Amino acid sequence: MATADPDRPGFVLPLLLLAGFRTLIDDLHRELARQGHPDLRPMHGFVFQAVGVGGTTATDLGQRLGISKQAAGKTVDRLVALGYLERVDDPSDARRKLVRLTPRGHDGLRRSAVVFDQLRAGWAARLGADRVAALEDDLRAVTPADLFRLDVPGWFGG
Amino acid sequence: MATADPDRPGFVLPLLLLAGFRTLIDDLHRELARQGHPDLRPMHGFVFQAVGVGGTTATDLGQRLGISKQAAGKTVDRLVALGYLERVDDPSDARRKLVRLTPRGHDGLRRSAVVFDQLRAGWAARLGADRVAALEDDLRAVTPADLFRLDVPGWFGG
DNA sequence: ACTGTTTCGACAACCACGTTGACGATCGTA
DNA sequence: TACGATCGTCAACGTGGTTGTCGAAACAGT
Repeated sequence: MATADPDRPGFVLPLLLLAGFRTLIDDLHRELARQGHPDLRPMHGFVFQAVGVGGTTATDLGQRLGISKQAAGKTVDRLVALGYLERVDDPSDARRKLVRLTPRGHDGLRRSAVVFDQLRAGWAARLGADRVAALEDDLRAVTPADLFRLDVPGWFGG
Repeated sequence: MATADPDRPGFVLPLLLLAGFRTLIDDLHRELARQGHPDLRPMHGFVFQAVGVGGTTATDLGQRLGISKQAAGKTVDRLVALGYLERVDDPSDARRKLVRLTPRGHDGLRRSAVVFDQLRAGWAARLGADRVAALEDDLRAVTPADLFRLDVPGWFGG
């Protein structure tokens, strides 16, 4: 019941996970800023992924991201103001408004994917590809699969 | 330069890191709420660690957490209002106000450490202790050591 | 001893991101 | 046609951050 190892108290694990996430996100946005997207913020990339090439609605976006439809709507507002998303009326349902990537949004999404791949490759170069894959497998094993609705069509451009 | 493996695009790595972090934090606070601390929020545990048993000041707290002194001050305000921290005048410097854990704060800190250890033990039971240790080693290797000032005295009760 | 610089905590204004609750408009159906 | 569910939006609020300013206190140099 006591700490298994005094040099590895339990709370360094969440700290390291957060540090790993923040490192990737900070590197991503440093690079995106260099590539003409200085106003993109952490999590906007995830929104782009969730919107996907086919577009979505605010309510659906909220469900995919695990947040309320109001919060999703406000995030869409900001990205519309920045020129990354646009709202168009759904011809088949006057209540709905489709949220779609603008050309600038597509550019940001594509660049995000490339940079993330490069960052992962950097980790693989430092740790070994097998260690990175093992890290992902282990994390998959201890996290709920639907925490970020990874299985929802729309992620991965599916 | 292309994705090494179509089933592992680069952006699942940050997603998994975030999911791992959120899983631990959510589990922690679910358990802390059961143990009489329902108003503790994500990151309060980190603040407790940063304050430490010896206490600190708002400015120093901000430096340890990597945020502005004003943000640290506001967080202290909230935790004072909740009864977890207290401010006392520094007799040797009238400008400074020492921030210290109250008995309730000490209780929260102790319980957080215990629960985090239990959660880490749960991961070790599922993945194997060696995999968890490898995961931590790998993350240490790819994250800047000072991202959360892990070396600052005060963390780890040091 | 006085003066100028630095540091500390606080205040104000602001922004990003999230929450609930309500509500009008629209859709689908009994 | 009337009713219930759904969509987007508005309002109010909470939390966790930011920058800028400022008075009070400490410190260093002349």
